[in-house]
Amino acid sequence: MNRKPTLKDVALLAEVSEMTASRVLRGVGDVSPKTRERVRHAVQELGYVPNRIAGGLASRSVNLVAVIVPSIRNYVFPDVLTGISDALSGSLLQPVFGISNYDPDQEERVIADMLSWQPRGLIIAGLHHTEIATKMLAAADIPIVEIMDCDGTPVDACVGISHRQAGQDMARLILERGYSRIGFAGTQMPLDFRAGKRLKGFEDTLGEAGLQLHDQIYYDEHSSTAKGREMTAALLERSPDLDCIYYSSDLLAAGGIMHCMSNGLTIPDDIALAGFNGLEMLDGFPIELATSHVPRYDIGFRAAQHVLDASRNRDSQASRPDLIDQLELKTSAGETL
Amino acid sequence: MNRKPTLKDVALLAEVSEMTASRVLRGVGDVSPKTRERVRHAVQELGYVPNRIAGGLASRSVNLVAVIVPSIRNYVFPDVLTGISDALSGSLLQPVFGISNYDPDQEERVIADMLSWQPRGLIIAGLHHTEIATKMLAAADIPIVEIMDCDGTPVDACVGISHRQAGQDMARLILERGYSRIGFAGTQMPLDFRAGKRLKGFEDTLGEAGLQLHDQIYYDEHSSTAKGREMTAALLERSPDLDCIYYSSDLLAAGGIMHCMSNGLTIPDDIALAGFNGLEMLDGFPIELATSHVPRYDIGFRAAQHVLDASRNRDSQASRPDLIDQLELKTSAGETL
DNA sequence: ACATTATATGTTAGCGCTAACATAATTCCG
DNA sequence: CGGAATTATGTTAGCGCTAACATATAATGT
Repeated sequence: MNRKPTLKDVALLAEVSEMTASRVLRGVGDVSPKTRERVRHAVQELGYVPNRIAGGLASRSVNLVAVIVPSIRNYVFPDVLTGISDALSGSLLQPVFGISNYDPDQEERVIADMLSWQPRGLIIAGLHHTEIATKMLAAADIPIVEIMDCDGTPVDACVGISHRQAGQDMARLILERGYSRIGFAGTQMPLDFRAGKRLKGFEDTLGEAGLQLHDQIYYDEHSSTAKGREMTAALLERSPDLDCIYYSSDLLAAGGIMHCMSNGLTIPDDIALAGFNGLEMLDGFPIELATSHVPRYDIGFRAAQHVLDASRNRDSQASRPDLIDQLELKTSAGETL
Repeated sequence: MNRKPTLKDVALLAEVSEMTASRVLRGVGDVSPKTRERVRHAVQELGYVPNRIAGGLASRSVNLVAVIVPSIRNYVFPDVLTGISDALSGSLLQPVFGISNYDPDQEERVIADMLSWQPRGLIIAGLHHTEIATKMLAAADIPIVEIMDCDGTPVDACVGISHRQAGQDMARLILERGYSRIGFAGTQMPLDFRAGKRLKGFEDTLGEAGLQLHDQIYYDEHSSTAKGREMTAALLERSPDLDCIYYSSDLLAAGGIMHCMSNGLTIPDDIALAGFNGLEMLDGFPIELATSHVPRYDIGFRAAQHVLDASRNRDSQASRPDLIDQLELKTSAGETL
């Protein structure tokens, strides 16, 4: 026999019914120790690996939680995914990750794909999806948690922070310190709704103080220190009178620090800098960056917990209240403002 | 009706057989445009989402590639996963990620778990697994690609670099520059086989030159610049006469740079530093770190391509040769040696 | 016009497993 | 010691879909 062994083969070898073998493998029901041992032995003997596809179909449930993020190649989502993974470990649920590449259409496809696996819950970054995607999510009849962003109305539940407020807070901090010729540097701007919201909040608060952005620079690439350094150089060349730069991410801001260090600019006297995210990598830096600390791991952790809870309460008919779990955001001036 | 619509519901509404509806959804076989339209409409109407569990069972194939890595919370695996994801996008295969947390037993569980989804291929970091895990992989009858590490014998195929050689190369470089009181700083040492191999290679080459490590320091945590800074301070306090430090990762080395910058130490005159990985984040740094550049993205990309090829050639009976794809490793002295 | 091929649809029989409901073998306890 | 409760095992009938094999209808050529 060459094909993969099935439960039937195990049952045959152990001289029990398929059902009994199934029970042993799942650890449910009463099976005598002797029988259990025989089945275990047969499993070993055959190198049997259960087929969850079949199991899932028969039991009409798979213990999956779909997780969809725009990218894993930056520092924010790995932390979130780790939080999710940690929250789920120990439970029976298992995360499955999908990547949308900041592309709404790809996101839509990934959602459809994920849903076709009949997951027990779905966690997705952001509140903005295509119309069809939103419909699919709403119709899915499983807990849906939209994460990272709380400025808007979630399909179901939401765990994140207010990016608008992050922008406002940082603007306020900057204004308090007396800066007035303020620039902005960001990447992936048209794609990243959350960065857009921060900028909006930032500009609004500047506006309330009768100010506006003195200059700004954008790039359609992913953030990096090298890019931040370049952008800082370009921005300062164009507008040498800037006294403060707000970056869309700490990674860019780190590049800004590098530029200043290499060009004899004193921070914050010559130029003040502020970022966003609370990047662990910067902990070792000689100068502490002004930034908004996002509890990335916690966001993931709590989102996953919410799925666990909701999935548990499903039977108890309790129509769980739509939850908006807005986490606290600490904005610190560090030494760069 | 409250339950999720099935293909049967679609077929009923479109007044065709389930088979025809199935054909439309999968885009196979000949279906008249009129019928196709009717089915599409019914799908929309019902908000039908196919059930891949059922489909997978019936067709005995799911288009999944299992990917198992020890962690995603560091900079190496996100790059690898992105490479895999990119290589697979466009094909029909889809990656599914699992995390082993550098724990062999958890890895074993994750492998079993992944295999139970009947994936078309499996990509896993490292060559060292539990005995049972190795057996499962060998028995799985799908392409298995072990990545990152080429120093050893793969179950099936292997794409990576020689960590031993990375250590040797760096040692050679350091010796060429005339350093002789050399220290080592590493984290997660007992868990990270690859870092261990680098250290071994490093020490071997030192040994050939009649030298040995002057001092060394370890921590059981994950790498960070802050930790690197701390370790550097501790190491130099203990052994102030060191003239060079080799770190198990660039992140630690970056912390070393920070320590030196903050303490008025000139690199490389007072102390030379070398890391490992080619961390993009360091591109913006004022000083270029000596390091071994690992083609992380490429490793992922080629591993995934190998799965694609193997999966394609499966039908053609061609017993694909066990491939060891050792990628080139560039070791550069930068400005810190 | 009639066989010949291409197109379009349907029917049957599972995929490998588990829920739900039997039934058989024990244990329990007054 | 006999029937109720408990434990241990088996049987039946799908889960929702698709491969493989019909069959029916339309297009094609001579």
